[in-house]
Amino acid sequence: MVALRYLPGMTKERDAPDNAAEHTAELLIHLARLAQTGDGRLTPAQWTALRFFARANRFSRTPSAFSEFHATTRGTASQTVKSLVALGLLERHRSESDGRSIRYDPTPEGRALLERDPLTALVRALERLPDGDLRMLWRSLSAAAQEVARQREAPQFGTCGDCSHLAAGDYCRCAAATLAIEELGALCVDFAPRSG
Amino acid sequence: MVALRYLPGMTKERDAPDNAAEHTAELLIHLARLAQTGDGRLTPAQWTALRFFARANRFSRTPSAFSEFHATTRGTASQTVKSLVALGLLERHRSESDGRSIRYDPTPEGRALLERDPLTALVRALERLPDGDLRMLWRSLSAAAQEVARQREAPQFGTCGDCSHLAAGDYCRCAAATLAIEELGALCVDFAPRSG
DNA sequence: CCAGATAGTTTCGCTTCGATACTATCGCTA
DNA sequence: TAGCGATAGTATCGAAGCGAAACTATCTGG
Repeated sequence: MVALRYLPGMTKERDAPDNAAEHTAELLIHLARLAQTGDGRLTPAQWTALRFFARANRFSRTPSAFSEFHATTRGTASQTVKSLVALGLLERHRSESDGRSIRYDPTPEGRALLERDPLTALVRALERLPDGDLRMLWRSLSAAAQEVARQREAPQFGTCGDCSHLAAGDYCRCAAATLAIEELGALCVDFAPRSG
Repeated sequence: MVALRYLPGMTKERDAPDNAAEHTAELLIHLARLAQTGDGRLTPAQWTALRFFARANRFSRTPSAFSEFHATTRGTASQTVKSLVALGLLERHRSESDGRSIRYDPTPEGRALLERDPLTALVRALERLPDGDLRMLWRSLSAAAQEVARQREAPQFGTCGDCSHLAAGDYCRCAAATLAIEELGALCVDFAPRSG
C-alpha cells in the first residue's frame, strides 16, 4: 500500500503552524460527550438541570436562570424542570417577594440521585490528576468559559465567593442580602468577575 | 432578608473537603455546551461528524468508527453521515480491500464550511491562554479522556503520532501501512497509548 | 390606572436519537 | 468449497428533545 501524499482536510497550512487550540477544543467536546452518555436514569439535559438546581443559589434556582445557564429557551428549560418535578426530584416554591418568580429546590430524592450522577466517572478521572494540574485545569476552563460567554453575550455564572458584588465578606450588593457561608460556593446568574 | 443557615444540597460535608474535581467537571460540561450551541447551519452532531471525518485517518473515516467516537449507535451515526452527504459535505467511497467497508471523505465544500465552525469561538478563547497553560490543559484533558474511555470500555482515539503501533517513524504495525507525514496528526480508532 | 416588560407555562411541529431488523460481505472451518 | 457466525452499513419506527410562538400572571414606570 502506498503512503498518501495528501490527506484531504489536513494540509500543511492547516496543521503545521499550531493547531493545539483546535485539537484541545475538539478533545474537550469529545470528553464532555463521553462523560454524559450512557445513563438510563435521566437524560443529559435532566442531569444538567438537577446539578444546576443543586448548585445554584436561592436567587438563581429558577427556570429563567437555568435556561440562560444551559443556553436554551425558557420554554425548553420549563419542560426539563417539569419532568424533574414529575419524577419527584425538584420541588416548586413560589417567591414571596415576586409573584411571577418560582424557585425550584432539589428534594432529598433529587440529592440522593445526584450521588449516582454519571458525571462521577469524569470526576474520578479528574481526581487522579496532580493537585496543581487540576487547579490549573479549572483556571483555564474558567477563563475560556468567561471568554466564550462574553462572545455569546451570555451570563457568566460564577460562584458568589468570587463575585464582585460581594462586600464585607458575606454581603451581596446585587441581591441586597447577607449570604450564609455555604452560599459562597453557589452559582449565581448575576455573577460578575472581580478584576474585569 | 435573613441569611440562610442551610442551603439544600450544599452541606458542609458535601462541599468542605474538596469539590474541585466536581466543580471542574461541571464547568467542563457547561463550557462544551456553550461552545456548541447557537449555530443554525448544522446541528451539534453534524458538526462533530464533519470535524471527525476531516480529522480521522483513512482507516477511521467510517460510520462505525464515528459511532464509537461519538458514543452512539451505528444506526444513528449512519443517519448523521447520510445527512452530511445529502448536504454535499461528505463523499462516499467504497473500500477496495473490504467490500463491506465504506469511507466518507469531506468534500471541498465540507472543508470550507469547517472554516465557519461554531467551535471557533472556543478555539479563539483557548488561544488567549498562555502557551504553557494550553499545553497542560491538553495533557489534563487527554489523561481524563483516556481514563473515562477506559471506564466506559470505549476506544481511546488518539493520533497516529502518539500511537504505540507506530514503528520506524512512519510505519503503522496495526494497519500494516506506511503513513504520510500529514497523517501522523490524524485520529485513529485503533489508537493505543505508548506507555500504558 | 394603563402600557410595556418580565417570569413562567403550554402547544406545535421538526429533528434527533436508540432499538431493532435487515442486507451484503468477510473470514474461519470442516 | 460450502456454510456459518461475525462484521459493516443501512432502513424503519417510536419516543424524546428542542425552538418558536402564543398565552397568562405579575411587576414596574409614567
